[in-house]
Amino acid sequence: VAKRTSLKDIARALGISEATVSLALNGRPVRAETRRRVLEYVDHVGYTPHPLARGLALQRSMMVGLVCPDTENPYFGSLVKHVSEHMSEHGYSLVLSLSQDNPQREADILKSFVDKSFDGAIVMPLDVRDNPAADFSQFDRFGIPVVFCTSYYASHKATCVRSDYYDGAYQLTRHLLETGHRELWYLVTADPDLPVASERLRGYAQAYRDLGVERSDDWVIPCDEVTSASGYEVVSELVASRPLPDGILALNDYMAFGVVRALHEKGVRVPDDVSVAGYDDVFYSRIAGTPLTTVRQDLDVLAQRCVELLVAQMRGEAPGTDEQVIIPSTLVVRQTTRDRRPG
Amino acid sequence: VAKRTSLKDIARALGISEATVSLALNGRPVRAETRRRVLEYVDHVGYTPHPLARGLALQRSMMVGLVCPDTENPYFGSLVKHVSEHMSEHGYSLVLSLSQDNPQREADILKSFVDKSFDGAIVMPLDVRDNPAADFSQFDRFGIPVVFCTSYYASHKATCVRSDYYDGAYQLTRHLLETGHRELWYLVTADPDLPVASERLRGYAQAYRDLGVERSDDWVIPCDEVTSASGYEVVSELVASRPLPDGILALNDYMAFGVVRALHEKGVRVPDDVSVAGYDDVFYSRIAGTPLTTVRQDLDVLAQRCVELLVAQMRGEAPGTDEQVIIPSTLVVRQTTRDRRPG
DNA sequence: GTGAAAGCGCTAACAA
DNA sequence: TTGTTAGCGCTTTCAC
Repeated sequence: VAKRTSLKDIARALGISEATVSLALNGRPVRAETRRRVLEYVDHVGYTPHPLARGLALQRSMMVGLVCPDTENPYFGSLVKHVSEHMSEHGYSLVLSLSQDNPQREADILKSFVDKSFDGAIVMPLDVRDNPAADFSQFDRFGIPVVFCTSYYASHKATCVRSDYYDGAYQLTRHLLETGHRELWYLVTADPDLPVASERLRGYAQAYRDLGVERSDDWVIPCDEVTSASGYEVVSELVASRPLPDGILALNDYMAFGVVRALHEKGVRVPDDVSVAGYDDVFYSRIAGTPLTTVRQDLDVLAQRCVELLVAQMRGEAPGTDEQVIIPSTLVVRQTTRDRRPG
Repeated sequence: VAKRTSLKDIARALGISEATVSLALNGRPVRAETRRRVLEYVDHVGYTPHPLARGLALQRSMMVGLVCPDTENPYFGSLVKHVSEHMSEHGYSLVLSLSQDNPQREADILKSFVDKSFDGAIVMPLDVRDNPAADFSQFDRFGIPVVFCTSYYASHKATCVRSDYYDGAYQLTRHLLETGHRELWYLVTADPDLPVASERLRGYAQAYRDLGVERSDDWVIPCDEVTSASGYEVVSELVASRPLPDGILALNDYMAFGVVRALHEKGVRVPDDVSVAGYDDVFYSRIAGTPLTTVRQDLDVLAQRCVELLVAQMRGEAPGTDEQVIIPSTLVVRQTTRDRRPG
């Protein structure tokens, strides 16, 4: 268990002062010969500055916190991957903490990030309208920049990067209407006013309007949970009590898988009898038994923009705004939907 | 952008010395009245010690690094979740960094963890026999404890926690043999000597032996990659050139999904014509079109043991050993396999 | 029981 | 250009 070499060691070995070594290492003006000797020695002994000491002196830890609901969910798993990649490109360490569908935990984690003096934080908010437990004023008070990823809380003015849920749902709905679908159910959150749902519903409704197709509010189905199990249950019941629609849209791919399964069990064929579509294009959608029609979010550029915006704020190059950065979504037509036009 | 309150602020406000405040906060002997005043004030202003300063003084950062191949893969996503949970229970921050199937990156990340003086590290090794780029001696030299999770490198003597691949494959194979299967293909890594493959193959072979069923080495199929696409391609080709086996086993669930898909496209019914089984029991296996027969790894206890062992080492309560901790696996029979006994 | 002082390893302001 | 000094915020001897 050796001790790491410190500036002092280097200074002593080279017969110069710590300050000079520091200057040389940080590319500040020193005699060329001095720099050469320092770099050579540093390379020789494999010295790296102690980040804690550096952070303390510079008041900057080079660490950013990430609050994520759950990496077990491949949607977030993918998002975390991209955030991690882009963050390390900028030289920051990523500290991961999971909110686990618990607003109180989300708030606690956020507070702990402030307490730990991280340089910034990225938050992937839970599906709640606002998190009353989260005291965002803390962030302002100590000046730690925050960027919201995928969604945001109305109570807090911070940058938000998310994909274009409105347009994604619009493209999907329009495509289905144009291929002869008429009655499309939309499985959404219990509270349809949540951003994740409301934006999609806006796109959905707009497509109906643009194409002059009639629509009923009964087709919007609030579900207690946005899970595969929930999609399964809700559709199992619905199919027993209502006539079949032309298609069923789900808030995300997982829910759609549950829907497909429910239909399958009831002897309803997908897409022959009913079309099904999801949202997100998680990896599994491609390789599913019947590959899923869905809307792809470009998680890589989403993460990239998040990181860029946060880094700019941390560097003081840009102020924190409540700007919404919207990333385009793209329709991916696979095999759970089919053309329903007569003839 | 206010400044955080420091010990000095508290000391001044209370008219006592910094040292006393520190002692009071750390539960060291101080007058009861003093402690009360300190705690009250601290609570009042919401003070938290600066972790960088604390870390510097204590030579202990309370951060551990996690090297993970890829959180986009739900197997690792799930593992990361559990590691994160257990780590935070012990008060440590988790710094995540992805090796992305690149041994050089894995090595670089490892080195950076040492350079950053993290208190310890958990490594989920890539599927390579050994990582020549990773200089594990660094860890010993600076005394940062490492625990391997799911697999290990023979070159380095460190604790390893993994599930019982041998027994999992044994249970699975035995179950299939007992239900009338005879010819079972096993899709494995290009190098069947990797721990991930060799352990499973041992269990597979042992089951044949125990039940006195004949087996051919031709049934072990090395594949360049362990992915869904690879499973799909390999089986697509094999089915065209060989008679159908009774069942096909894959190294993990993703590969198995690819196998199912390939069979499906060739008009081979699962499980009617051929049984298929995976390994891991990733979330999707439950809700797949035809729910997958697989072997479940208990990732929660796996992660828990990893964390416990690492924490013990970081606290100096336990020495680093090269002990292998093996977590039991359990067979999960679903619908991609069926009883093939005659009659 | 409490305070003064030194130290963790680094950077920055100011002299020399 | 380089060295000296002070300071980041905390812990910890060691006297008092």
